[in-house]
Amino acid sequence: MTEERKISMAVIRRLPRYYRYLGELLDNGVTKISSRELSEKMKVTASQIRQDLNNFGGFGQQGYGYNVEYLHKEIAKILGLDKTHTMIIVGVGNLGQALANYPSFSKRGFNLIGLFDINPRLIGMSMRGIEVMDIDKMEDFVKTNKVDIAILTMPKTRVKETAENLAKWGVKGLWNFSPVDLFLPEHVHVENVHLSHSLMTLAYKINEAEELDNGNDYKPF
Amino acid sequence: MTEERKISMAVIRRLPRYYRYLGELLDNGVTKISSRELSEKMKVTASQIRQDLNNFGGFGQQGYGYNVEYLHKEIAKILGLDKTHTMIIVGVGNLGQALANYPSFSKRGFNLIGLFDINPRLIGMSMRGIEVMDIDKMEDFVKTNKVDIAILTMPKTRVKETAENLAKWGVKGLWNFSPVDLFLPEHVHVENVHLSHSLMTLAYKINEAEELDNGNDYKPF
DNA sequence: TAGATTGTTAATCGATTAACAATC
DNA sequence: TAGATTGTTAATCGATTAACAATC
Repeated sequence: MTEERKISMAVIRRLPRYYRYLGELLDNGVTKISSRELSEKMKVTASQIRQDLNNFGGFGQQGYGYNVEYLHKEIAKILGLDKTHTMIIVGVGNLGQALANYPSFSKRGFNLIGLFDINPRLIGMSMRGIEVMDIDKMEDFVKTNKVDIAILTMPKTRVKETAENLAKWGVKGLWNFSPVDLFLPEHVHVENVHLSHSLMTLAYKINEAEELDNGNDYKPF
Repeated sequence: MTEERKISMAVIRRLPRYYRYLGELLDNGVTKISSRELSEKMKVTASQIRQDLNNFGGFGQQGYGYNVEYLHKEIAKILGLDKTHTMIIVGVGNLGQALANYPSFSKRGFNLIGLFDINPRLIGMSMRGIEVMDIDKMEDFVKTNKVDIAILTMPKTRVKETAENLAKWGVKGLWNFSPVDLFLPEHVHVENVHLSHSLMTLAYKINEAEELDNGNDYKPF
Protein backbone atom coordinates (compact mmCIF):
# COMPACT_ATOMS: atom_id res chain seq x y z
CA MET A 1 0.00 0.00 0.00
CA THR A 2 1.45 3.34 -1.07
CA GLU A 3 1.43 6.10 1.48
CA GLU A 4 -1.18 8.83 1.32
CA ARG A 5 0.34 12.20 0.66
CA LYS A 6 -2.56 14.58 0.76
CA ILE A 7 -1.50 17.56 -1.28
CA SER A 8 -2.90 20.87 -0.17
CA MET A 9 -5.03 23.02 -2.43
CA ALA A 10 -2.59 25.88 -1.85
CA VAL A 11 -0.04 23.90 -3.85
CA ILE A 12 -2.53 22.90 -6.54
CA ARG A 13 -3.66 26.47 -7.08
CA ARG A 14 -0.11 27.52 -7.88
CA LEU A 15 0.36 24.88 -10.56
CA PRO A 16 -1.74 26.56 -13.28
CA ARG A 17 0.44 29.62 -12.98
CA TYR A 18 3.62 27.60 -13.31
CA TYR A 19 2.02 25.81 -16.23
CA ARG A 20 1.09 29.01 -17.97
CA TYR A 21 4.50 30.49 -17.46
CA LEU A 22 6.30 27.39 -18.73
CA GLY A 23 4.03 27.49 -21.79
CA GLU A 24 5.22 31.02 -22.49
CA LEU A 25 8.85 29.96 -22.13
CA LEU A 26 8.19 27.08 -24.49
CA ASP A 27 6.70 29.47 -27.05
CA ASN A 28 9.81 31.59 -26.74
CA GLY A 29 12.04 28.64 -27.42
CA VAL A 30 13.49 28.41 -23.92
CA THR A 31 14.52 24.81 -23.26
CA LYS A 32 15.83 24.85 -19.68
CA ILE A 33 15.20 26.86 -16.56
CA SER A 34 16.35 26.71 -12.96
CA SER A 35 14.08 27.16 -9.97
CA ARG A 36 15.96 30.35 -9.20
CA GLU A 37 15.35 31.91 -12.63
CA LEU A 38 11.71 30.86 -12.51
CA SER A 39 11.34 32.27 -9.00
CA GLU A 40 12.69 35.65 -10.04
CA LYS A 41 10.34 36.00 -12.97
CA MET A 42 7.32 34.76 -11.05
CA LYS A 43 8.09 36.57 -7.80
CA VAL A 44 7.94 33.53 -5.58
CA THR A 45 10.75 31.76 -3.77
CA ALA A 46 12.80 29.11 -5.52
CA SER A 47 12.30 26.96 -2.47
CA GLN A 48 8.56 27.05 -2.92
CA ILE A 49 8.76 26.04 -6.55
CA ARG A 50 10.99 23.07 -5.71
CA GLN A 51 8.81 22.04 -2.77
CA ASP A 52 5.66 22.29 -4.84
CA LEU A 53 7.04 20.19 -7.67
CA ASN A 54 8.58 17.60 -5.39
CA ASN A 55 5.15 16.76 -4.06
CA PHE A 56 4.68 14.96 -7.35
CA GLY A 57 8.13 13.71 -8.21
CA GLY A 58 11.61 14.79 -9.16
CA PHE A 59 11.23 16.58 -12.45
CA GLY A 60 14.60 18.31 -12.47
CA GLN A 61 18.22 17.39 -12.69
CA GLN A 62 20.88 18.47 -10.24
CA GLY A 63 23.35 20.95 -11.61
CA TYR A 64 21.13 21.60 -14.63
CA GLY A 65 17.65 22.70 -13.71
CA TYR A 66 14.37 21.75 -15.35
CA ASN A 67 13.66 20.89 -18.93
CA VAL A 68 10.88 23.30 -19.83
CA GLU A 69 8.99 21.06 -22.20
CA TYR A 70 9.13 18.07 -19.89
CA LEU A 71 8.07 20.02 -16.82
CA HIS A 72 5.24 21.65 -18.75
CA LYS A 73 3.94 18.26 -19.80
CA GLU A 74 4.26 16.80 -16.32
CA ILE A 75 2.27 19.63 -14.75
CA ALA A 76 -0.39 19.08 -17.41
CA LYS A 77 -0.59 15.46 -16.32
CA ILE A 78 -0.86 16.39 -12.65
CA LEU A 79 -3.73 18.75 -13.41
CA GLY A 80 -5.42 16.20 -15.64
CA LEU A 81 -4.97 18.31 -18.76
CA ASP A 82 -3.70 15.30 -20.68
CA LYS A 83 -7.26 14.01 -20.60
CA THR A 84 -10.25 15.56 -22.32
CA HIS A 85 -13.24 16.74 -20.34
CA THR A 86 -16.76 17.24 -21.55
CA MET A 87 -18.70 20.27 -20.36
CA ILE A 88 -22.20 21.64 -20.48
CA ILE A 89 -23.30 25.17 -19.69
CA VAL A 90 -26.47 25.59 -17.67
CA GLY A 91 -27.80 29.10 -18.13
CA VAL A 92 -26.86 30.79 -21.38
CA GLY A 93 -27.21 34.40 -20.32
CA ASN A 94 -24.44 36.92 -20.76
CA LEU A 95 -21.93 35.07 -18.65
CA GLY A 96 -22.81 31.66 -20.03
CA GLN A 97 -22.41 32.96 -23.55
CA ALA A 98 -19.10 34.58 -22.67
CA LEU A 99 -17.79 31.26 -21.40
CA ALA A 100 -19.21 29.38 -24.39
CA ASN A 101 -17.12 31.62 -26.60
CA TYR A 102 -13.94 31.25 -24.60
CA PRO A 103 -11.56 29.74 -27.13
CA SER A 104 -8.83 28.62 -24.76
CA PHE A 105 -10.94 25.98 -23.03
CA SER A 106 -11.14 23.64 -26.01
CA LYS A 107 -7.41 24.12 -26.56
CA ARG A 108 -6.84 22.56 -23.15
CA GLY A 109 -9.16 19.65 -23.79
CA PHE A 110 -12.31 21.08 -22.26
CA ASN A 111 -14.98 20.34 -24.87
CA LEU A 112 -18.35 21.95 -24.74
CA ILE A 113 -21.03 19.45 -25.70
CA GLY A 114 -24.26 20.98 -24.46
CA LEU A 115 -26.01 24.27 -23.70
CA PHE A 116 -29.17 24.52 -21.63
CA ASP A 117 -31.54 27.30 -20.72
CA ILE A 118 -35.06 27.86 -19.53
CA ASN A 119 -35.70 30.87 -21.74
CA PRO A 120 -37.76 30.00 -24.88
CA ARG A 121 -36.14 32.86 -26.77
CA LEU A 122 -32.73 31.22 -26.40
CA ILE A 123 -33.79 27.59 -26.92
CA GLY A 124 -33.00 26.54 -30.48
CA MET A 125 -30.33 29.20 -30.96
CA SER A 126 -26.92 27.97 -31.89
CA MET A 127 -23.56 28.99 -30.41
CA ARG A 128 -20.22 27.56 -31.42
CA GLY A 129 -22.18 24.98 -33.40
CA ILE A 130 -24.13 23.84 -30.36
CA GLU A 131 -27.85 24.26 -30.06
CA VAL A 132 -29.31 25.64 -26.86
CA MET A 133 -31.63 23.00 -25.44
CA ASP A 134 -34.56 23.23 -23.09
CA ILE A 135 -33.45 22.54 -19.56
CA ASP A 136 -36.14 19.84 -19.43
CA LYS A 137 -33.94 17.80 -21.74
CA MET A 138 -30.93 18.03 -19.46
CA GLU A 139 -31.59 14.92 -17.41
CA ASP A 140 -31.78 12.76 -20.52
CA PHE A 141 -28.73 14.41 -22.02
CA VAL A 142 -26.58 14.00 -18.94
CA LYS A 143 -27.62 10.41 -18.49
CA THR A 144 -26.92 9.39 -22.08
CA ASN A 145 -23.78 11.49 -22.58
CA LYS A 146 -20.83 11.37 -20.24
CA VAL A 147 -20.72 14.89 -18.82
CA ASP A 148 -17.67 15.64 -16.70
CA ILE A 149 -18.28 19.27 -15.84
CA ALA A 150 -21.37 21.46 -15.61
CA ILE A 151 -20.87 25.21 -15.73
CA LEU A 152 -23.52 26.86 -13.59
CA THR A 153 -24.27 30.34 -14.90
CA MET A 154 -27.93 30.53 -14.07
CA PRO A 155 -29.89 32.71 -11.63
CA LYS A 156 -29.02 31.77 -8.08
CA THR A 157 -32.54 30.81 -7.11
CA ARG A 158 -32.35 27.59 -9.12
CA VAL A 159 -28.72 26.67 -8.53
CA LYS A 160 -29.04 24.51 -5.45
CA GLU A 161 -31.68 22.22 -6.93
CA THR A 162 -29.92 22.01 -10.28
CA ALA A 163 -26.59 21.21 -8.66
CA GLU A 164 -28.14 18.46 -6.59
CA ASN A 165 -29.77 16.97 -9.67
CA LEU A 166 -26.58 17.09 -11.72
CA ALA A 167 -24.73 15.41 -8.87
CA LYS A 168 -27.37 12.69 -8.77
CA TRP A 169 -27.12 12.19 -12.53
CA GLY A 170 -23.39 11.58 -12.33
CA VAL A 171 -21.71 14.88 -13.20
CA LYS A 172 -18.38 14.93 -11.39
CA GLY A 173 -17.50 18.60 -11.39
CA LEU A 174 -19.49 21.80 -10.99
CA TRP A 175 -18.06 25.16 -11.91
CA ASN A 176 -20.28 27.45 -9.93
CA PHE A 177 -20.59 31.14 -10.79
CA SER A 178 -23.45 31.89 -8.41
CA PRO A 179 -23.12 33.46 -4.98
CA VAL A 180 -24.37 30.27 -3.40
CA ASP A 181 -22.56 27.69 -1.29
CA LEU A 182 -23.12 24.18 -2.50
CA PHE A 183 -22.89 21.34 -0.01
CA LEU A 184 -22.87 18.14 -2.03
CA PRO A 185 -21.70 14.56 -1.64
CA GLU A 186 -17.92 14.50 -1.60
CA HIS A 187 -17.58 12.68 -4.90
CA VAL A 188 -18.95 15.80 -6.60
CA HIS A 189 -16.30 18.49 -6.89
CA VAL A 190 -17.20 22.13 -6.79
CA GLU A 191 -15.10 25.05 -7.88
CA ASN A 192 -16.58 28.42 -7.08
CA VAL A 193 -16.05 31.67 -8.92
CA HIS A 194 -17.56 34.28 -6.67
CA LEU A 195 -17.17 37.44 -8.72
CA SER A 196 -18.81 39.66 -6.15
CA HIS A 197 -16.45 38.38 -3.47
CA SER A 198 -13.51 39.14 -5.71
CA LEU A 199 -14.78 42.67 -6.31
CA MET A 200 -15.32 43.24 -2.58
CA THR A 201 -11.78 42.13 -1.92
CA LEU A 202 -10.56 44.67 -4.43
CA ALA A 203 -12.66 47.33 -2.73
CA TYR A 204 -11.02 46.42 0.57
CA LYS A 205 -7.53 46.78 -0.84
CA ILE A 206 -8.31 50.21 -2.31
CA ASN A 207 -10.06 51.34 0.82
CA GLU A 208 -7.42 50.13 3.22
CA ALA A 209 -4.68 51.86 1.25
CA GLU A 210 -6.57 55.16 1.46
CA GLU A 211 -7.09 54.88 5.17
CA LEU A 212 -3.40 54.22 5.69
CA ASP A 213 -2.62 57.25 3.50
CA ASN A 214 -4.82 59.36 5.72
CA GLY A 215 -2.99 58.04 8.73
CA ASN A 216 -6.13 56.36 9.97
CA ASP A 217 -6.39 52.90 11.32
CA TYR A 218 -9.74 51.26 11.04
CA LYS A 219 -11.76 52.43 14.01
CA PRO A 220 -14.93 50.53 14.77
CA PHE A 221 -16.28 53.09 17.19
CA MET B 1 1.22 56.29 16.66
CA THR B 2 -1.28 53.45 16.49
CA GLU B 3 0.13 49.99 16.13
CA GLU B 4 0.16 48.31 12.73
CA ARG B 5 -1.97 45.22 12.62
CA LYS B 6 -1.44 43.88 9.15
CA ILE B 7 -4.46 41.76 8.42
CA SER B 8 -3.88 38.81 6.15
CA MET B 9 -5.71 38.40 2.88
CA ALA B 10 -6.88 34.98 4.07
CA VAL B 11 -9.04 36.79 6.61
CA ILE B 12 -10.25 39.41 4.13
CA ARG B 13 -11.30 36.80 1.59
CA ARG B 14 -13.60 35.21 4.16
CA LEU B 15 -15.43 38.44 4.95
CA PRO B 16 -17.53 38.62 1.76
CA ARG B 17 -18.93 35.20 2.58
CA TYR B 18 -19.83 36.22 6.12
CA TYR B 19 -21.32 39.38 4.68
CA ARG B 20 -23.44 37.51 2.17
CA TYR B 21 -24.64 35.07 4.77
CA LEU B 22 -25.55 37.78 7.23
CA GLY B 23 -27.47 39.51 4.45
CA GLU B 24 -29.51 36.36 3.96
CA LEU B 25 -30.23 36.14 7.68
CA LEU B 26 -31.28 39.76 7.64
CA ASP B 27 -33.67 39.09 4.76
CA ASN B 28 -35.12 36.23 6.78
CA GLY B 29 -35.73 38.49 9.75
CA VAL B 30 -33.08 36.93 11.99
CA THR B 31 -31.87 39.52 14.46
CA LYS B 32 -29.19 37.74 16.48
CA ILE B 33 -26.75 34.92 15.89
CA SER B 34 -23.93 33.34 17.85
CA SER B 35 -20.57 32.42 16.38
CA ARG B 36 -21.44 28.79 16.99
CA GLU B 37 -24.69 28.94 15.03
CA LEU B 38 -22.98 30.81 12.23
CA SER B 39 -20.13 28.32 12.20
CA GLU B 40 -22.48 25.38 11.84
CA LYS B 41 -24.32 26.86 8.91
CA MET B 42 -21.16 28.04 7.16
CA LYS B 43 -19.06 24.96 7.93
CA VAL B 44 -16.20 26.82 9.52
CA THR B 45 -15.12 26.89 13.16
CA ALA B 46 -16.70 29.33 15.58
CA SER B 47 -13.19 30.17 16.72
CA GLN B 48 -12.24 31.29 13.24
CA ILE B 49 -15.26 33.54 12.95
CA ARG B 50 -14.51 35.20 16.27
CA GLN B 51 -10.81 35.56 15.47
CA ASP B 52 -11.57 37.03 12.06
CA LEU B 53 -13.99 39.59 13.42
CA ASN B 54 -11.82 40.54 16.34
CA ASN B 55 -9.15 41.72 13.95
CA PHE B 56 -11.40 44.72 13.44
CA GLY B 57 -13.05 45.18 16.80
CA GLY B 58 -15.48 43.63 19.21
CA PHE B 59 -18.77 43.46 17.39
CA GLY B 60 -20.49 41.02 19.68
CA GLN B 61 -21.76 40.90 23.21
CA GLN B 62 -20.87 38.26 25.76
CA GLY B 63 -23.67 35.94 26.63
CA TYR B 64 -25.75 37.16 23.69
CA GLY B 65 -23.94 36.80 20.39
CA TYR B 66 -23.94 39.17 17.45
CA ASN B 67 -26.62 41.53 16.26
CA VAL B 68 -27.07 40.52 12.64
CA GLU B 69 -27.85 43.95 11.25
CA TYR B 70 -25.02 45.64 13.10
CA LEU B 71 -22.44 43.02 12.15
CA HIS B 72 -23.59 43.12 8.53
CA LYS B 73 -23.09 46.87 8.45
CA GLU B 74 -19.71 46.71 10.14
CA ILE B 75 -18.39 44.16 7.66
CA ALA B 76 -19.62 46.42 4.87
CA LYS B 77 -17.56 49.23 6.38
CA ILE B 78 -14.47 47.05 6.67
CA LEU B 79 -14.74 46.07 3.02
CA GLY B 80 -15.40 49.65 1.97
CA LEU B 81 -18.91 48.89 0.78
CA ASP B 82 -20.23 51.93 2.61
CA LYS B 83 -18.49 54.03 -0.04
CA THR B 84 -19.37 54.16 -3.72
CA HIS B 85 -16.84 53.18 -6.34
CA THR B 86 -16.75 54.20 -9.96
CA MET B 87 -15.83 51.62 -12.56
CA ILE B 88 -15.03 51.43 -16.23
CA ILE B 89 -14.89 48.34 -18.40
CA VAL B 90 -12.07 48.06 -20.88
CA GLY B 91 -12.96 45.54 -23.54
CA VAL B 92 -16.66 45.06 -24.17
CA GLY B 93 -16.60 41.57 -25.65
CA ASN B 94 -18.71 38.77 -24.27
CA LEU B 95 -17.25 38.85 -20.80
CA GLY B 96 -17.20 42.64 -20.58
CA GLN B 97 -20.84 42.77 -21.60
CA ALA B 98 -21.72 40.09 -19.09
CA LEU B 99 -20.14 42.14 -16.32
CA ALA B 100 -21.76 45.35 -17.58
CA ASN B 101 -25.12 43.68 -17.14
CA TYR B 102 -24.41 42.32 -13.69
CA PRO B 103 -27.11 43.97 -11.58
CA SER B 104 -25.68 43.27 -8.15
CA PHE B 105 -22.64 45.48 -8.56
CA SER B 106 -24.55 48.75 -8.55
CA LYS B 107 -26.56 47.51 -5.56
CA ARG B 108 -23.31 47.39 -3.62
CA GLY B 109 -22.20 50.83 -4.69
CA PHE B 110 -20.08 49.87 -7.68
CA ASN B 111 -21.19 52.28 -10.39
CA LEU B 112 -20.31 51.75 -13.99
CA ILE B 113 -19.48 55.06 -15.63
CA GLY B 114 -17.63 54.13 -18.80
CA LEU B 115 -17.21 51.43 -21.43
CA PHE B 116 -14.29 51.28 -23.82
CA ASP B 117 -13.39 49.16 -26.79
CA ILE B 118 -11.18 49.19 -29.86
CA ASN B 119 -13.76 47.59 -32.14
CA PRO B 120 -15.54 50.16 -34.39
CA ARG B 121 -18.62 47.93 -34.53
CA LEU B 122 -19.07 48.27 -30.79
CA ILE B 123 -18.16 51.95 -30.42
CA GLY B 124 -21.28 54.05 -30.18
CA MET B 125 -23.43 51.17 -28.99
CA SER B 126 -25.18 51.65 -25.69
CA MET B 127 -25.38 49.25 -22.75
CA ARG B 128 -27.11 49.99 -19.48
CA GLY B 129 -27.43 53.56 -20.72
CA ILE B 130 -23.69 53.92 -21.23
CA GLU B 131 -22.17 54.46 -24.63
CA VAL B 132 -19.18 52.40 -25.68
CA MET B 133 -16.33 54.81 -26.36
CA ASP B 134 -13.24 54.49 -28.45
CA ILE B 135 -10.32 53.41 -26.35
CA ASP B 136 -8.46 56.49 -27.64
CA LYS B 137 -10.76 58.56 -25.45
CA MET B 138 -9.90 56.63 -22.32
CA GLU B 139 -6.98 58.75 -21.17
CA ASP B 140 -9.07 61.92 -21.28
CA PHE B 141 -11.98 60.20 -19.57
CA VAL B 142 -9.93 58.76 -16.75
CA LYS B 143 -8.15 62.03 -16.14
CA THR B 144 -11.31 64.11 -16.02
CA ASN B 145 -13.49 61.60 -14.16
CA LYS B 146 -12.49 59.97 -10.95
CA VAL B 147 -12.23 56.30 -11.87
CA ASP B 148 -11.66 53.95 -8.95
CA ILE B 149 -11.70 50.60 -10.70
CA ALA B 150 -10.97 49.45 -14.23
CA ILE B 151 -12.29 46.07 -15.28
CA LEU B 152 -9.88 44.53 -17.75
CA THR B 153 -11.75 42.19 -20.09
CA MET B 154 -9.71 42.73 -23.22
CA PRO B 155 -7.43 40.42 -25.21
CA LYS B 156 -4.35 39.61 -23.22
CA THR B 157 -1.93 41.07 -25.73
CA ARG B 158 -2.87 44.61 -24.79
CA VAL B 159 -3.43 44.17 -21.06
CA LYS B 160 0.04 44.94 -19.75
CA GLU B 161 0.32 48.28 -21.55
CA THR B 162 -3.24 49.28 -20.73
CA ALA B 163 -2.81 48.42 -17.08
CA GLU B 164 0.37 50.46 -16.86
CA ASN B 165 -1.35 53.42 -18.47
CA LEU B 166 -4.38 53.23 -16.20
CA ALA B 167 -2.05 53.06 -13.21
CA LYS B 168 -0.25 56.16 -14.45
CA TRP B 169 -3.54 57.99 -14.95
CA GLY B 170 -4.57 57.40 -11.36
CA VAL B 171 -6.86 54.39 -11.37
CA LYS B 172 -6.51 52.70 -8.00
CA GLY B 173 -7.83 49.22 -8.64
CA LEU B 174 -7.65 46.84 -11.55
CA TRP B 175 -9.93 43.84 -11.83
CA ASN B 176 -7.99 41.68 -14.20
CA PHE B 177 -9.67 38.87 -16.16
CA SER B 178 -6.71 38.10 -18.40
CA PRO B 179 -4.24 35.27 -17.87
CA VAL B 180 -1.49 37.80 -17.36
CA ASP B 181 0.44 38.74 -14.23
CA LEU B 182 0.56 42.45 -13.65
CA PHE B 183 3.47 43.91 -11.74
CA LEU B 184 2.57 47.49 -10.95
CA PRO B 185 3.47 50.15 -8.40
CA GLU B 186 2.14 49.14 -5.03
CA HIS B 187 -0.41 51.94 -4.82
CA VAL B 188 -2.28 50.22 -7.67
CA HIS B 189 -4.25 47.25 -6.44
CA VAL B 190 -4.85 44.26 -8.64
CA GLU B 191 -7.41 41.54 -8.18
CA ASN B 192 -7.07 38.69 -10.63
CA VAL B 193 -9.82 36.41 -11.86
CA HIS B 194 -8.01 33.67 -13.68
CA LEU B 195 -10.85 31.58 -15.06
CA SER B 196 -8.59 29.09 -16.78
CA HIS B 197 -6.72 28.51 -13.51
CA SER B 198 -10.00 27.89 -11.75
CA LEU B 199 -11.05 25.38 -14.40
CA MET B 200 -7.70 23.58 -14.19
CA THR B 201 -8.10 23.31 -10.45
CA LEU B 202 -11.49 21.71 -10.98
CA ALA B 203 -9.94 19.29 -13.47
CA TYR B 204 -7.36 18.36 -10.86
CA LYS B 205 -10.00 17.62 -8.24
CA ILE B 206 -11.97 15.40 -10.63
CA ASN B 207 -8.87 13.67 -11.85
CA GLU B 208 -7.37 13.07 -8.44
CA ALA B 209 -10.61 11.54 -7.18
CA GLU B 210 -10.66 9.10 -10.08
CA GLU B 211 -7.08 8.05 -9.51
CA LEU B 212 -7.80 7.39 -5.87
CA ASP B 213 -10.88 5.38 -6.88
CA ASN B 214 -8.67 3.26 -9.09
CA GLY B 215 -6.30 2.76 -6.20
CA ASN B 216 -3.56 4.60 -8.05
CA ASP B 217 -1.28 7.18 -6.64
CA TYR B 218 0.15 9.67 -9.03
CA LYS B 219 3.21 8.07 -10.56
CA PRO B 220 5.57 10.33 -12.44
CA PHE B 221 7.54 7.51 -14.07
C1' DT C 1 -27.60 35.34 40.03
C1' DA C 2 -26.75 31.54 36.63
C1' DG C 3 -26.10 30.63 31.93
C1' DA C 4 -24.32 31.82 27.72
C1' DT C 5 -21.10 33.48 24.62
C1' DT C 6 -17.72 36.67 23.52
C1' DG C 7 -12.80 38.35 23.27
C1' DT C 8 -8.33 36.86 23.73
C1' DT C 9 -4.43 34.11 25.01
C1' DA C 10 -2.17 29.73 24.40
C1' DA C 11 -1.47 25.41 21.80
C1' DT C 12 -1.47 23.16 17.59
C1' DC C 13 -1.17 22.56 13.03
C1' DG C 14 0.27 23.48 8.38
C1' DA C 15 2.72 26.09 4.99
C1' DT C 16 6.76 28.57 3.67
C1' DT C 17 11.55 29.45 3.73
C1' DA C 18 16.30 28.25 4.62
C1' DA C 19 20.02 25.24 4.47
C1' DC C 20 22.73 21.76 2.69
C1' DA C 21 23.93 17.05 1.31
C1' DA C 22 23.31 14.49 -2.89
C1' DT C 23 24.40 14.33 -7.55
C1' DC C 24 24.42 15.60 -12.30
C1' DT D 1 36.79 17.34 -11.60
C1' DA D 2 34.56 21.75 -10.15
C1' DG D 3 30.40 24.21 -10.36
C1' DA D 4 25.69 24.32 -10.29
C1' DT D 5 21.30 23.16 -8.85
C1' DT D 6 18.19 19.85 -7.39
C1' DG D 7 15.69 17.09 -3.73
C1' DT D 8 14.87 16.97 0.94
C1' DT D 9 15.33 17.77 5.80
C1' DA D 10 15.20 21.22 9.36
C1' DA D 11 13.84 25.83 11.02
C1' DT D 12 10.71 29.45 10.89
C1' DC D 13 6.74 31.65 10.27
C1' DG D 14 1.81 32.26 10.04
C1' DA D 15 -2.82 30.63 10.37
C1' DT D 16 -6.17 27.83 12.65
C1' DT D 17 -8.12 25.73 16.57
C1' DA D 18 -8.74 25.10 21.48
C1' DA D 19 -9.39 26.79 25.94
C1' DC D 20 -10.98 29.79 29.26
C1' DA D 21 -11.33 34.12 31.84
C1' DA D 22 -14.13 38.18 31.27
C1' DT D 23 -18.62 39.83 31.17
C1' DC D 24 -23.19 40.60 29.50
